[in-house]
Amino acid sequence: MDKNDAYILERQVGFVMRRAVQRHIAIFSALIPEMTPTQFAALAKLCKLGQASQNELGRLTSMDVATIKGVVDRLRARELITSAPLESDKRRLMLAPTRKGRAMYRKYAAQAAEVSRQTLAPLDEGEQRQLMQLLERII
Amino acid sequence: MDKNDAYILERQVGFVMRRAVQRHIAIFSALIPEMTPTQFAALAKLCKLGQASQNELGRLTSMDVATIKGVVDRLRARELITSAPLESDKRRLMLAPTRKGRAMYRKYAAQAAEVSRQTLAPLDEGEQRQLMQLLERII
DNA sequence: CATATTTTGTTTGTGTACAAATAGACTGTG
DNA sequence: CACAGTCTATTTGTACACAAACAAAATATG
Repeated sequence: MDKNDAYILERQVGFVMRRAVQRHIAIFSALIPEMTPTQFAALAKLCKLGQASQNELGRLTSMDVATIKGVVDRLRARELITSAPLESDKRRLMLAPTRKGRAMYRKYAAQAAEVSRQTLAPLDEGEQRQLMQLLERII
Repeated sequence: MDKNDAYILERQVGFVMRRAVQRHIAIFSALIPEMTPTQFAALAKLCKLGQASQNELGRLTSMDVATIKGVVDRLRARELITSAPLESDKRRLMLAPTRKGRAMYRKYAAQAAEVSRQTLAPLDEGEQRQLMQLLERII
C-alpha cells in the first residue's frame, strides 16, 4: 500500500465532522443545560409553525419517526408541548407548544444563537459564511 | 423580536452539521454495511498503531470511556480485536487487531476512502480542501 | 364500491454519546 | 512506608439515531 493512499482517520470528513459536532454539543449544553440541541430544535420549529403533526415536525427537523417520537415524548413530559389526535385525520398527532414551551423557547433563543456564534468563533465572518455554504452543499 | 435576529433553525451550524453527518453515515452504511463508521474508525486506528490500551484508543478516536468500551466489546465479539490486561499495569486493557480484524481493515480501507469522496462529491477539489480546513479549525 | 397502496404512528432492537458514580491500580509526596 | 491524588476501566441512566416490523387510517385506482 502506497503511503499516499493510506487511510488516515484524522483526514476523513466524517471523523472531522463528528468531532466538530461533539464540540458544538458541548458548547450547547454549557450554555443551555436545560435541554438538548435536538429538543430545542423541535421546540423552536414548533413555535415557529404554531402547530404541526409529529411526522411533519420530524421531517422539518430531520428526525426519523422513532427519533421524533422520543423527543416529542420528552418535551410533552416536561409540558413544553401538547399533542392530540387530529379529528379530520385520526392517524395524525397534532402538536403545539404550551405557554410554558413558548416561554422556554423565547428564553433560550438568544442563547441558542450564541451557541452558533461560539461554535464558529475560531473563524472570521467570511469563513463562517463559507463553511455554512459548503456544509449546505454536502447535505 | 426583530426579523433579523429571529432564530432560524436551518441556518444554525449545529443543525447543518447534524444533517451533513446524517448523509455521511448513510453513504458509509451503503458502501460498508458490515460495520459502523465508529467501529471502522477504532479498528483502523488500532491497525495503524498495532496495539493500544482501550483508553488510549478512545482518546485517539475521540470516544469517551463508556463509548469506546461499547465499541471495543462489539469488535471483540466479532473477533476483530483481542484484549488483555497489561502485566506491567493491571489497570490497562491492551487491545490488538486479530488477523481477521486486519483483513477486515484492509478489505474496507479503500471503500472508506470512497465514502469520504462521495460525501464531498458535490464540491470541487478546492472547496473540499477548504471545507476540511474550516472544519478542523472549529474542532 | 372494494381493495391495493400510502401515510402516520408505535414498538423493538442495536449502536453511538455522555454524565456520574464506583472500584482497583498506580504514582507522587511527605 | 503511608496515603492522597490520579488513571483506567466498568456500570448505570438518559438521549439521540436508524432499521425493520406492525397496526390503523386515509387515499388511489380499478
